[in-house]
Amino acid sequence: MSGADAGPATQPRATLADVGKLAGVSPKTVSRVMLENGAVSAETKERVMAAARALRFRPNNLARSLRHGSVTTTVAFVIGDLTNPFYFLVAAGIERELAKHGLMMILAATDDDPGSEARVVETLLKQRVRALLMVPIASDQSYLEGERQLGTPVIFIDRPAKNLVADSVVLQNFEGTADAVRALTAAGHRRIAFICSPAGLYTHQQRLAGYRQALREVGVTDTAPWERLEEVGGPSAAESVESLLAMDEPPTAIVAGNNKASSGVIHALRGHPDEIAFVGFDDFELADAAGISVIAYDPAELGRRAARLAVSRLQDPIGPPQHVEIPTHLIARGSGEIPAPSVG
Amino acid sequence: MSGADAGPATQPRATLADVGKLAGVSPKTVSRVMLENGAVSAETKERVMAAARALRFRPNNLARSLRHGSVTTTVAFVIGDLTNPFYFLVAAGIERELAKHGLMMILAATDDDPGSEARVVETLLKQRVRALLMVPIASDQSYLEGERQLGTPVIFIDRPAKNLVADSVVLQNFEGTADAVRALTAAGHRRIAFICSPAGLYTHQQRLAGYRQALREVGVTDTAPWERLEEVGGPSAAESVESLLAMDEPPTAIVAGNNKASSGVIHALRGHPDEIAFVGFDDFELADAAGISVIAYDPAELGRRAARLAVSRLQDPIGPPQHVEIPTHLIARGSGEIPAPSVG
DNA sequence: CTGTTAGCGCGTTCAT
DNA sequence: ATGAACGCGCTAACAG
Repeated sequence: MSGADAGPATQPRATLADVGKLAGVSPKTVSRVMLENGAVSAETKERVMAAARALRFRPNNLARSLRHGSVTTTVAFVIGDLTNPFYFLVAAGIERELAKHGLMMILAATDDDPGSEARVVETLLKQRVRALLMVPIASDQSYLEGERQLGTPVIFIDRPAKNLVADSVVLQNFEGTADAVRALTAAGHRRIAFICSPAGLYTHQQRLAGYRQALREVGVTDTAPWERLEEVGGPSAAESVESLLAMDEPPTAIVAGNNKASSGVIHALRGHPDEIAFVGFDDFELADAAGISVIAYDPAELGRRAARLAVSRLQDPIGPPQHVEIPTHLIARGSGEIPAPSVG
Repeated sequence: MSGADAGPATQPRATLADVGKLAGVSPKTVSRVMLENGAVSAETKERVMAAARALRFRPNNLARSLRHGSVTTTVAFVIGDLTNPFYFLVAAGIERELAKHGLMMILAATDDDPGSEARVVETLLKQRVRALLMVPIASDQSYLEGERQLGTPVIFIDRPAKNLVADSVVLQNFEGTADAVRALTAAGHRRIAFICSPAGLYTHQQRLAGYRQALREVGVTDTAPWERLEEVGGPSAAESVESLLAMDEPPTAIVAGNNKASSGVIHALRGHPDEIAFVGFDDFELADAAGISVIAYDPAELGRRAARLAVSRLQDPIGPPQHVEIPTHLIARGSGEIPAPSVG
């Protein structure tokens, strides 16, 4: 009854020594064949290869890494919310860039819990990841100073580190919303609302600031009535829209500060087609078909640049911290080009 | 000039021995403190902890794993196209499920290149990943038989393995399209088109078969004229729609076989609102707002079940291969409920 | 309660 | 061209 479905019989894994024994050579010779470095006669090489195949030998990278000073080929990407399509496109960019350099990506999530960040990072560092790419969520990253001094590149993505001098790759958040609002004011809008998550996060602060700045440029200084910075979890963004529309002087345009807010606003505006101008932050699938104007950028580029930065740090760790900014740009698709109603 | 921006000074990492020396104990005692297993007096424990902190000691998991027979805590997920949001949601499900068991996910991409699959897998196995979860792309996975016998759980996701007896977690593809088509035939449709990628992949074969079956149930046996199985890369799906609409008797309904095809069809149908019924495969953000009916399922569940299967195999490797099916269900949002025009 | 010995699988150093 | 010895960092198995 030696069936294919009999389940695996935990047989031991072959080692260099096993292969050497079978081929009648020393382990070291097998090592030379595997690494293709030392000089080995063609004949013994062939014999070793045959033995390795017969034993299904597979070099143990753990041992190899340990021997090499625990230098691995894995890079960690620490992310808050895996289900956010934005981060996943970032991850795709990282993965592809790392692959070019023979590095693999290990993905870890903090579930947007600030308290778990350090714990997750600690676990990764014990695995001796070669570099650390992360979207920070905790309010302090100074705990990474020691690791940085040990030579591990640490790159922050989407948001800069707090209390730590480190490389970062972020978006042109300020310019993004500022440009969007400028386009709206140019079309005659003045009562422009901004819906976003609470401004605790760096990105949201920057986007809010850009919004305010652009309105200030046309003389609108009191933007508070138009700002909705509650926690947006789908329905609440819709509620924000309703409360805005119920105002005595409702806004004629709305800008969303992130993709979740956009989603909520789009739902809420279904009942009011072509009345309110709308621009979202973050592009999404079929936004073109839906005619939704957005502040867009290349999420994968965020990941690529971060990965590239990590790789360059590995080759040359010295140098001042670098701060890369990924450009954002307004894509006009209709919803953002609805003109302000003429004052009557 | 010992500045914070002077770059990392590659100082050596502290080891158990270093900590022991500083604390005046043997390495083994330090090990005991770290693992919290052996019995250590509270006093020496405190001294060791202090020394570890001072030296910024971090246990080396590589060495630990090696010592433990190269048993790691990382599980690999091999994926074709990282930029497909579907797979990312699967990855999210995997990550969360693995985290419950103290396992990390390492993500590798084959870029949908069948030739690179074995190479990528080989690299992962050298890292001694604890288990292998994969969306197969190559036409043969028999090369994994050896590893399976070595006790590494191998779980196939979305598509079953070829030439290998192994666990799998797939969707109810057949039932998905069959249900969608049945709903359409119930609404009077008979000329129903099916747009998908080439039927080479298991999923597409199944979905095509479900489509044909449901039409056969109402007496439509010659579905060939309505099948468009070209490579769909956005524009070409749109072209397929155009060619369908240009027929003498154009279809009154269209079913898409995957998310990319859906996207193309939706774009192409913008010029023909409310004329053609449409149902897509795979749900997507804002499909509800757009009123698009889809055959939906929980992508994360695909990942969760696969991860759970892997974990259970780790605990008990014995047993026949398991094949899990994740249910699909039709979500009616409007586009799929457009009735067939009355014959006149 | 603590230390010593030994070895996980591999590759570098030095011989032969 | 090949082999022997040693050690990477850690932890079972034994002492004591």
